[in-house]
Amino acid sequence: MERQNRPTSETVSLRTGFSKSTISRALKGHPGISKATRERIIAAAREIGYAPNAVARSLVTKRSGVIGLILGTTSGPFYPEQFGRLLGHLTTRNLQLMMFHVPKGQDVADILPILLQYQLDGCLIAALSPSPAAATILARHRLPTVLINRLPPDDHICAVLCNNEAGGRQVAEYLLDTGHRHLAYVAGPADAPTTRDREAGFMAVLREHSVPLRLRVQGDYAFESGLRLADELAACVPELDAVFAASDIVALGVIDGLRAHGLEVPGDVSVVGFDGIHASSWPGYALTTVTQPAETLISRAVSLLTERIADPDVPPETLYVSGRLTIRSSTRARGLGAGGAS
Amino acid sequence: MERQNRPTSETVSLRTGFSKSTISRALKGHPGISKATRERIIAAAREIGYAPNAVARSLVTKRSGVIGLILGTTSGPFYPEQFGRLLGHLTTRNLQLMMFHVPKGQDVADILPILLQYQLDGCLIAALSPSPAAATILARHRLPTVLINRLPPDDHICAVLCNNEAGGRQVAEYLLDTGHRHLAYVAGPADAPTTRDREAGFMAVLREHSVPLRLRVQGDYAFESGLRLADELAACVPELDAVFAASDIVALGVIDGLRAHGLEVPGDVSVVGFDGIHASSWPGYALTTVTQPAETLISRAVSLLTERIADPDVPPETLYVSGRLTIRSSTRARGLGAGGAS
DNA sequence: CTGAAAGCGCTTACAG
DNA sequence: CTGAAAGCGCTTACAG
Repeated sequence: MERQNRPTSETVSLRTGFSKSTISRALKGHPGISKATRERIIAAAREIGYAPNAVARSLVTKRSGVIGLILGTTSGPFYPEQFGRLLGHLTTRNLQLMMFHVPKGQDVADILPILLQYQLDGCLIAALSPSPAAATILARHRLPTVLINRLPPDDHICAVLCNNEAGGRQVAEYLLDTGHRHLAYVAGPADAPTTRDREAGFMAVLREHSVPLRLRVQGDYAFESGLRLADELAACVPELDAVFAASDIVALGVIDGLRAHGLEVPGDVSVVGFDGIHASSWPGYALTTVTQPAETLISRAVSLLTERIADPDVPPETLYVSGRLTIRSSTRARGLGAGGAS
Repeated sequence: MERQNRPTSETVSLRTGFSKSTISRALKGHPGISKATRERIIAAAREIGYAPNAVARSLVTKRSGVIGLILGTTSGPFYPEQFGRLLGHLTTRNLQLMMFHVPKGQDVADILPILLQYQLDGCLIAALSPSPAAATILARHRLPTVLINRLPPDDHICAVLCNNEAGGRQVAEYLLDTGHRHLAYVAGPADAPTTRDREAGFMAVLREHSVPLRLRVQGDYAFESGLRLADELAACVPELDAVFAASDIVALGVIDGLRAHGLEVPGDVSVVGFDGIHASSWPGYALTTVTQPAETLISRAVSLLTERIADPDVPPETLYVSGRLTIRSSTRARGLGAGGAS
């Protein structure tokens, strides 16, 4: 039962009498091999449980068939919820996934020395902006790279982004349309461009309608942060009728925090999030949110990557895909008329 | 800026005048190398950005430094919430993680032909029971393997499990102690041993106290499943005072479903879950649950694995770690006295 | 259609 | 303390 050494192409060669070259060609469906030979070899390989050693293959082909996923820490549930989908897209293309974490406070460049040893075919970066230095290293090693939800630091790198600014605009327009006039924004971590873009879109619409922002508070990507911030928000409620949080997970915390103060959502205040995580649809929250087009985001990212793996000279692209405003019952119309908004 | 070929040990050799052997030894801190030589080589390596090719190294050492994580589909949020922690433990040990998904209805054995090509040092299997056939293949290839939360199909494989049965017992004892007498169990997928063990412990205590189970319904690992099942549960509520669901995610769905029927949790019914996912602590649910000792589960799994990677002859172990009953406000005491329980 | 040979980039006995 | 050589298990021109 316990075999000491795994079979190699040599083993199959000895067993069938064909050379290692022929074994290799037969097994990968190379055209110039006779049907009889091919079948004989495939049968023998199956019998002894032979499969080519991917490490040896990578060394000669200089293709590992593995792509790296570089993830920032503590990004909330949105990215983890996409793992299965990502793995599915990669599997379809016979690609494997290797995971890398960038600890808080560190840069992509810090883990690159390790990552680069593994001769990956490409990499995906999510929830994290690589520094220009990291981008330079990536480019020098000609490693095809696609950012998810970040703008590339230089023009060697691809990106697929949810249109965060447009999403922020949609939220503002919707809130104004439904009669909200006293708005607060709960920002994400200061260094996250996503939250900045969402805010920029949101604020632009407020300015266009000459509606001032009543309150701006700063959170991160944790439920607890929303919970805490709700104290500040609750204190302003008489003069506040809607809160827009930069991410769903924080918005959910805000809702629970507001309720702890005896306030009703949406009775007293409307709350809107951004992302479309699973929990946003739970009846306990029924969060109105901008749903990121996760399927498109992931499938486009994989396509951009595989195109550049196939041909490194395909020029980099940056793709924007639009989020969709999903109206649930954490928001409700205020006042009588729409009062000036669009 | 664009370098055609990555530097190899040959490059460093040419630059420093030392042989590839010496380069290799110097860079990995081999003892018998003079200080001057070592420093010279390290400096040169840094200058040209040389790092050894892990693929070539793996081929000769027969150690890839990569472990595989095999995950079942649709297992709820518990495992995804542990990714960061797992990656942390592996990074500490200079190990990388490659991810594999087993599609619904398929067995571990189906993805093994692909996984085995990558010459992994070991693998972790979570949310999934490998078939005996899969275990046999793993053993034949002498691939150190640790199951998380599943009993091994044979005695070649290690496992770390939360003591699910003890957890189920704790829930039953707590519910009886607090005066509940009319209980329902919401099972997980029929093929998940975790739900069976939780149920076994729960039922054993009910039997010991001669308390019959009023209702048993069958769910899976999705929030929506709890939501739907709540219809059935709500219909029995006059005669039901507590519901134990096999997983938190389903318990949360049950709570929202019950509330949709105008029932109060815990006012009309208590609800208990199992797992200790993040959302169980959200004030909107404040779910009483058995918290799995995630940190211990993961760190022990990694230790068992690395021990067997270091020495394949260390005999397999199965470790149980206990969950902790976390009492929150989705449950409350019923009636007057404890009424016979304990 | 098939094989012998070279080579991918390392590591590691074996010598010295 | 250092180097020359062999070899890990493949693939791929190059021949025939």
